[in-house]
Amino acid sequence: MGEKPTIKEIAKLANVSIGTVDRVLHNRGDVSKKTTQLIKEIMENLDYVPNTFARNLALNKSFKIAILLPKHQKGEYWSDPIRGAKKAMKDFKALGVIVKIYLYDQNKKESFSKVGEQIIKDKNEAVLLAQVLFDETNAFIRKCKANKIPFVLIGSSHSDSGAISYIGQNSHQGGRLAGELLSFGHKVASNYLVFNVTKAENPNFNVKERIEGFQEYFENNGIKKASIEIFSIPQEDYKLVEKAKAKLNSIPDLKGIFVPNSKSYILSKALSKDSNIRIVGYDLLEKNKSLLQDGTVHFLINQKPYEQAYHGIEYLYKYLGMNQQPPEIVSLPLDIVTREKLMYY
Amino acid sequence: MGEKPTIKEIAKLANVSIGTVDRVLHNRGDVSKKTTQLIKEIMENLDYVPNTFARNLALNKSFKIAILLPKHQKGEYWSDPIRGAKKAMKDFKALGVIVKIYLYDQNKKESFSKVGEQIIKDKNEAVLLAQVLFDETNAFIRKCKANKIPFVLIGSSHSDSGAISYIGQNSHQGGRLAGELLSFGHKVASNYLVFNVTKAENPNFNVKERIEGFQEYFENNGIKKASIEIFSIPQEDYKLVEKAKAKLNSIPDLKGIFVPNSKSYILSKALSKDSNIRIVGYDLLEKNKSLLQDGTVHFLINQKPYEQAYHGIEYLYKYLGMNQQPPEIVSLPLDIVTREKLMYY
DNA sequence: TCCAATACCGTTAACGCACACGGAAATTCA
DNA sequence: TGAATTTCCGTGTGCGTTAACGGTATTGGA
Repeated sequence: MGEKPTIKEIAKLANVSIGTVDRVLHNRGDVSKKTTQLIKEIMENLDYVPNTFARNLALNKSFKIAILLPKHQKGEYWSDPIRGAKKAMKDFKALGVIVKIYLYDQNKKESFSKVGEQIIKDKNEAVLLAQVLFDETNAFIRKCKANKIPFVLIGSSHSDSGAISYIGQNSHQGGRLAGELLSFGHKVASNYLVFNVTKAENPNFNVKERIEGFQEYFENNGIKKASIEIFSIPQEDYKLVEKAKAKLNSIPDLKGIFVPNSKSYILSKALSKDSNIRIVGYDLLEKNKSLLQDGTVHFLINQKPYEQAYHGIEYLYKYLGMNQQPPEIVSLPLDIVTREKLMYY
Repeated sequence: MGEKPTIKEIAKLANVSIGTVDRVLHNRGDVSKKTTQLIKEIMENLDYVPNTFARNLALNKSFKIAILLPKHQKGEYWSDPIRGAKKAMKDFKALGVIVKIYLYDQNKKESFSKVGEQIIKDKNEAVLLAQVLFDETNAFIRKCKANKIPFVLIGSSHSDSGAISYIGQNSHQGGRLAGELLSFGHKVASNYLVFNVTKAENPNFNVKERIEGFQEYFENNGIKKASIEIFSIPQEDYKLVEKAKAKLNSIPDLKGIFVPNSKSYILSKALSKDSNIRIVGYDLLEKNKSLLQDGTVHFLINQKPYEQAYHGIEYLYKYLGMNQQPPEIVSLPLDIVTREKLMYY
């Protein structure tokens, strides 16, 4: 009894051939109303579900998925999502998923466009990408939509551009968490600094939201007397370290610093050796991990780029191959990394 | 070219029939060393992966997997792995996986044996379980081995009983992490307490290791002057709260408490209202989450029981259905939960 | 030398479904 | 009434893999 009903059995019960059953199954017409009705009833009664294996084998499709990310060095941020994508590649290969990785030069916008073109040309059926170059990405997204190519955005949570899914972290909540960690155990009013190294050309929405969340945390928790200063400086500033040092020295009794992006390693250059300032940063770059290890930085918030890419591909496959609509916004949990947790990464 | 290689193509390249390729694929013998070698090389080069759909269709099997856990109330620890198992059930149903959940009464050892018998009787082909009742579990495991039923152990990392995989957390490292979190920002020598509510009948190895890791952390980090007291008391002690209160009062300037299991909510009963003691506990029970929320407890280490069960079933399926050997020991990352992270759970 | 055992290998029928093709019956039109 | 449609349905092939079955050399023993 536990056996699963097949098309053949249904055909027998309805006194028709499997072809007819197949036709009503996909309402492909050419079946009289009476038999359609009969077959549908039988399927209902037997609780028929098509065998996924047979179905996919017969369809014998393969899905070309592109992943579009910036070129990078080993140990940099983008190597993690690449790892995740490769793992997904391996895991889903047997299911007919073909993942191809396209890299562009972050500093050459025309490089992005060129690679984007290539993705369309190569007849990829879906794309996973991160919105690093804002305008260029939007242009590319428009092309995807025109070609009916579904895409997933990782690292952001703005649900406006028509992606089938946005996979990222709640930046606002990340800022709040940073506030909690920075102020943990501090009973009295203290001075905190947000150290924000910006990229002149690419304003980052996530960073903005993290800072807002950070501020909100202190407001909501009655630590109003805490003073929070925000220090923003473009990464290109050739006097960056110098200016940063000056800033640090200008704040009396500085208790903690929040680095709302991956630039903790830049801040560290401006830090005095024996500084006793508590630091919360973002992203597990190799350089940042070293800082955790030697105690300069105390907490890093991990965006889980590996998981972002992995799940992104998983969702795209399920969308293409199994007609499954993924959640529109996927908020990965904030992952707090300390020195003692470092061994896992 | 981007197309996936099939057995047929490999056969053609090796100048043999698909039967031969299949034989080396499943090392079923009856193939000369030379051709075996050749075929393996070709498969390697083409990066061949058997088509899951075709494979499962041909095998036309379904896999009955049992999951054996203690009975529990909503909000208790064991409801999480059950959730994970149910998710896996849903995800893998289309692949022919049938998961059945068996619950036993933790306090009646004969209940465990009875349910265990049932699992064997029901012809389950694999089992996922946690070693809660030590001896009884060992007995059951012996039966599994006798019946050649593969099993996965969750929540422990002792690789001795022949499970195909142990999925859990590194308890030692968890203790170290607790030490790091408890002492974070404390520059001077302080007094700490380990609050260990035990279950008389079931000594827990994980707890033991956590405490060892906790102590080690302080030793390794030159915080030797820190005094660490370990207070163990059976949960059944009817004067528990009273005794705990006395203990807390007996320690001058107590800075932090480590609860190496899920019993933070018991400790909280012995705490004075306005206590200013830092607390690190384990496990996201509803009661413990409340304590995080109201600021009584500051960090909870999450064992990820949901993920443990989910991956356990995933591994069992891959083992049964795809001949994939899972890692013998899977150490899930330690997950630090704070109030600001609570919204994710 | 002949036969049997062995080592290797090819062929083939499933598995359940999708879909193209063609064919018979019923209907319409001239 | 005969031909042309239209409606409805059955047959057959293929998807990639599994595994049983059988076949041909090759080797060894008497």
